[in-house]
Amino acid sequence: MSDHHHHQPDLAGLTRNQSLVMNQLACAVGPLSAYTILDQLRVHGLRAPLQVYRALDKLVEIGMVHRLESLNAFVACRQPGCETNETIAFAICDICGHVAEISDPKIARDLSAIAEAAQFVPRKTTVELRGACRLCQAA
Amino acid sequence: MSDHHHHQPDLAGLTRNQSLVMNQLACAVGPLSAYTILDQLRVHGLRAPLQVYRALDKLVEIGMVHRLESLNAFVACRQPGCETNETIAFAICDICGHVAEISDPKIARDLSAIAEAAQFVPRKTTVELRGACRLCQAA
DNA sequence: CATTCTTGCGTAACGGTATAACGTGTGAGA
DNA sequence: TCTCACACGTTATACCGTTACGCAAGAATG
Repeated sequence: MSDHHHHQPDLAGLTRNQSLVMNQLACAVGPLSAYTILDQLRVHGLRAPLQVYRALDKLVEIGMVHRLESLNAFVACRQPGCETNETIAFAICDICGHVAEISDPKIARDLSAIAEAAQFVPRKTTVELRGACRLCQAA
Repeated sequence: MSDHHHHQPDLAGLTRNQSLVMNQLACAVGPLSAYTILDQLRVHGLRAPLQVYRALDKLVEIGMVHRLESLNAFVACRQPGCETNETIAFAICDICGHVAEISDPKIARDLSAIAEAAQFVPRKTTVELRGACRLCQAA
């Protein structure tokens, strides 16, 4: 086995690079930057940022990964059927780095209403809370 | 006049660099990146990114400027008493670049409720809609 | 089979975004 | 006078992301 010239789509049709990146994100406890992922995957042969960015683009597109705009970093999606959830909010702890994924229909509804009132057609929505998580408030 | 060695806080206690940056943002039709601002202010003697970033930090802190996380850019605040408005949403047109500033108490309330439910203490909240504005939908 | 299209890959070079680590100057207040 | 806080200026560097190439493999088609 391990014919390293052939694609090995171990996860639902992902290419080699895509599954390498996906694995790093899935195993990580928090968000990772593209360059951190690159460094972790050098041992697997990745050399250039573009290899990571292309994989990330695809993973974000199919909903397996989220981009955190306020962090310039990426997290694996933790929700079961994430593709279906349109709007997701993130609670990002600035102290421990923990990220909670929150899917609340009320937010989605309100944002849709606001957009409609302004006759604005949203393509992508970003909702990120930066602050202190429950466990870090003791400090 | 024009003693260029002294601070000239022409706007409510702003320093020279801060008011230079503020003026660029106030005159711009859309968001500006820090480096765009720097280029525009070279004629006024600014040379290094840090001069702009420090001014931006302060202006954001006092609520005269907003940072658009999904764009890595900055806009002047268009609301009258912006400091008081905790949560502001932005509708950013990906076609014409127009940015609408939306202050809706419902969103603010929902986000607060969500945070409280998760025992999360928010410090800063980002809500950005990317899409097509009313005028650009014709295309 | 030959052709074309599409998709992913690999590399090099580059451009855009942001901060670290110095040191200087000035005004407020002990 | 002596700090202390704050803004400033400079250099260098780190971090984030894309452009522009060309190659390879599989699917679709004639």
